[in-house]
Amino acid sequence: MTGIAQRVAGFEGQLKDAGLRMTQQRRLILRVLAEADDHPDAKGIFTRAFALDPTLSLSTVYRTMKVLETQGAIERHAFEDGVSRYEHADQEHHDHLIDIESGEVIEFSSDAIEELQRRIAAELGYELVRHRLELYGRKKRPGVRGKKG
Amino acid sequence: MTGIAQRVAGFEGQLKDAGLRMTQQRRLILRVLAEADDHPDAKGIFTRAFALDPTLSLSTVYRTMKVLETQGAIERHAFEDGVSRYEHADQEHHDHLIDIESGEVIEFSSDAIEELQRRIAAELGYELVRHRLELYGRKKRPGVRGKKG
DNA sequence: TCCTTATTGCAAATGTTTCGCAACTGCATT
DNA sequence: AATGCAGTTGCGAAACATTTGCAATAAGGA
Repeated sequence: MTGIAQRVAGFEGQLKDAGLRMTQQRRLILRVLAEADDHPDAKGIFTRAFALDPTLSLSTVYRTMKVLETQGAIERHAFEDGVSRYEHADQEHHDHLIDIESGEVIEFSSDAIEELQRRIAAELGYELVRHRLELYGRKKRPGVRGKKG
Repeated sequence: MTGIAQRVAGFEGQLKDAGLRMTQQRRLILRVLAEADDHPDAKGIFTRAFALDPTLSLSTVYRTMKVLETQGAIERHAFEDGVSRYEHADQEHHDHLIDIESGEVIEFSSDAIEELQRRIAAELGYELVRHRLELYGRKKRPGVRGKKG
């Protein structure tokens, strides 16, 4: 029910409209991205794709990510570790919570926080264009309640 | 009223307590940082400091920033452009709004947003350790009201 | 099938930050 | 004031992630 094939086909049309070509490499990278449910970096994408087609190069991954980002097909994030991580952009906006122990990335969204940000920007005389919000936290142990032990 | 000299002296004691030394270079960099009211990157700090002492090296700036960060004397941020930017940490916590046209960085703080973040993390089963919040916005023209023209 | 041109792989170049190492310098102690 | 041990520095080279020049290749419309 993931619709990977459709998604890839969708991108194909999108690329065509922009005068770009749907190459084997792009198809491959698109497939890897569609199958990913995490936030891989360029090397991670390369590794996965390379396993399916060892003629692929890392440069092409970078170039493709740039094209896809321009097309709005993916989103790029840079968390604390500094490297660019990617995710497909077919879901609604969300922010990220990063488990500082495992590195796991959890997605969340909050209308309240979006609204609050907009208001804060407005109070400073700005129109909010975009934002970056990352929460870094530690998993609470199940038995522990709010305060004290 | 800035108290740069006192601040530098304060760091001196702090360093001493950690078994570190107050060198000419550190004094210089500290002074540059204290005088900065923006968020310079390593090269920017180096440039300003180099003007006062051309024997300083960029490596030393990087090393010093690491020491100071460990000591909690400064904070490091990485905005969208990827490079590390620094600011002295003698003020209370705040987040940043970046003017996407001028690159200017405006500081702000909001208890409401802090609290909201804590609550969101808690709802996901996490204890919030730290966060990164950057707003990217465009300056509103003075005459424009809330909605429409 | 042919042609134009976008795209690729490769290696070299970037830009930022780190590191090895020998020379140097705080600074606590004589 | 002189001494000695470590912490520090400057320099160049290395480590990284990412970008780019270029000649070869391959989409995909004619």
